[in-house]
Amino acid sequence: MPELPEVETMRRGVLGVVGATIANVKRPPCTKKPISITPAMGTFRRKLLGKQIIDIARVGKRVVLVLDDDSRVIMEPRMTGLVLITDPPTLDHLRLEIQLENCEVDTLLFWDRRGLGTIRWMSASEFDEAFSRKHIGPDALDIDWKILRDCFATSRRAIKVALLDQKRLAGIGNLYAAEILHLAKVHPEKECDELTAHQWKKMATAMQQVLTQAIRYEGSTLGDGTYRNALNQDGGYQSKHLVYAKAGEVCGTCQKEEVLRIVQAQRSTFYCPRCQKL
DNA sequence: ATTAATGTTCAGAA
DNA sequence: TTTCTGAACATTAA
Repeated sequence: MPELPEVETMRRGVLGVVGATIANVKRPPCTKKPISITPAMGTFRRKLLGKQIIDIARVGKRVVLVLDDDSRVIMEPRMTGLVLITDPPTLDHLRLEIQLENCEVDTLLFWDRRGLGTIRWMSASEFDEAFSRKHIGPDALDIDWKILRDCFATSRRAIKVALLDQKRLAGIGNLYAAEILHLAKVHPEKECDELTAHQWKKMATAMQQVLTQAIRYEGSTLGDGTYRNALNQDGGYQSKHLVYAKAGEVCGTCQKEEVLRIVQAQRSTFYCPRCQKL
């Protein structure tokens, strides 16, 4: 679930570690298969030890620690990862512990139930190359309708599928794609190259509105309760969802038609057939 | 007891 | 070049 609003909430939640010095780095006892940390733990640890954290950034769905030698630690939650500064949901899924000094916060944690998340250290130049426009699109929080159109207008895929392509636009995932399309009244199977300028304008407005509201509510905690903020508290935006995971329920917008679930690119898509016509 | 589904990303194939 | 498929892993529901 961690999509742009959840990852931005994590970022804001750990801003208190800016200024801290890294005193120790270790993998806590964890019965699960270890997550991917690169370079290998010994080197990773040496790269971090003694460095000061001078900023926390976000790149798409990743939290990035900026160190005082301009190198970066990229924490990628993928499906179930969390960046925390308090006690984690379980000890069994605690994947990395970064101990801090000269700071009110004494530990930065990476917790991940499924373990698909990754953590990478990169030099400044490696980071610049890995996250250049060649590999990742502009941030979804920072676009106007023309930029949005230019991200997708050449594609012949369904708009819902294309919205998940981080090379075109960074930050949107399965949940927010559904909510944004609903608010913009665009059918998820509409081909990108068939959207009108009017529809791109509505998409840009809906995207801005959904993402900023979701950040304000600190993200969406779904039924399984996996996502939490940096203090291990639930998000609140799930109560604002209009279509996501609501198949069979009456559409909250038109109050007439039932929300449908279809499968696109092996993922669930939810939409209202009355509000969102092809 | 199997099997399917779950928010994401990437390599490799079509 | 673009797009699709399957795999990485753990847990829950059917």
